[in-house]
Amino acid sequence: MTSLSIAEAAEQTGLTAHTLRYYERDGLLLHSVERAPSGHRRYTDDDLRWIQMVTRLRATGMPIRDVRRYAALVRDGDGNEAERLDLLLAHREVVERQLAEVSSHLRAIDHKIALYEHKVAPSA
Amino acid sequence: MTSLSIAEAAEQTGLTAHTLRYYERDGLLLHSVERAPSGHRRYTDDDLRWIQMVTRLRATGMPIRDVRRYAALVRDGDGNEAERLDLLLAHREVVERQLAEVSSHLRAIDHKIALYEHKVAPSA
DNA sequence: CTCCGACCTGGAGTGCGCTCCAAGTCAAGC
DNA sequence: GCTTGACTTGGAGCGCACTCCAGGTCGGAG
Repeated sequence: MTSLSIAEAAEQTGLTAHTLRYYERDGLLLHSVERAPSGHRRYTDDDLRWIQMVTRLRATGMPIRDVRRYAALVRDGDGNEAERLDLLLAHREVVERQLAEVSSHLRAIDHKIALYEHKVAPSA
Repeated sequence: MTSLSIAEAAEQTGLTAHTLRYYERDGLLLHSVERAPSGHRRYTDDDLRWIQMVTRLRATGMPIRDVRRYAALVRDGDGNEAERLDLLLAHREVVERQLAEVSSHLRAIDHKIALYEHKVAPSA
């Protein structure tokens, strides 16, 4: 069980140290990160795994507030799995609708690109 | 050639009247929208078509500042097609990378969902 | 003993993209 | 002539998600 400084955790997760502190303050983590005797944070593998999940949720556009709700559910322990599932399913819906929308807009933009390619290098 | 009030244009484009004014102020349109004698804006079909393109760029995550650059290029007229193409191609790259990233994160979330589905309704 | 660098905190600041407000104008209906 | 409602403007305000700052602590090296 390695335990990492905030700088190392930042590197591992791709977040900044600032953001790691901010997530903790804002209740996105399952609990306060452990401290070394010096007061410095020490991130465990479990911390990193959870932060990766948070990162996935954020990267797919889940608002901080919803991540916080999800974290609260997980923190509360067994018994609310159905609620967590609902939350994730609802998020999945949103993400898929958004993926479809972006893809469709991208196809339209591609069409425009094709026009410009024709214009810039005509018949060649 | 119909010409629409800002409320009608808002409905057509899915934007709010506020946003339409904001886009115009911020240089995202090709030129100032025409006015009725009363001073009220009148949107032409061309305006709506351009606004739809802006909407596509925005919906795929292009920052306002880049939309403004693109609008400026189009406004400047013929001769900079290669530059417009570059801008659109660069944007396309970004969007595709982002689509891939979101999809990949979504697959991981789906995995988590499957686990919860198993837990909530164990073996059917 | 001093310095350095990594970390700590509460709180302020930033950038983005809207979103709204107050006060005013205009045309139409009563 | 008065009211109503859709619009106008410049500028302020907001929500989000960080991002940074000032001032302080701590442990180790020289």
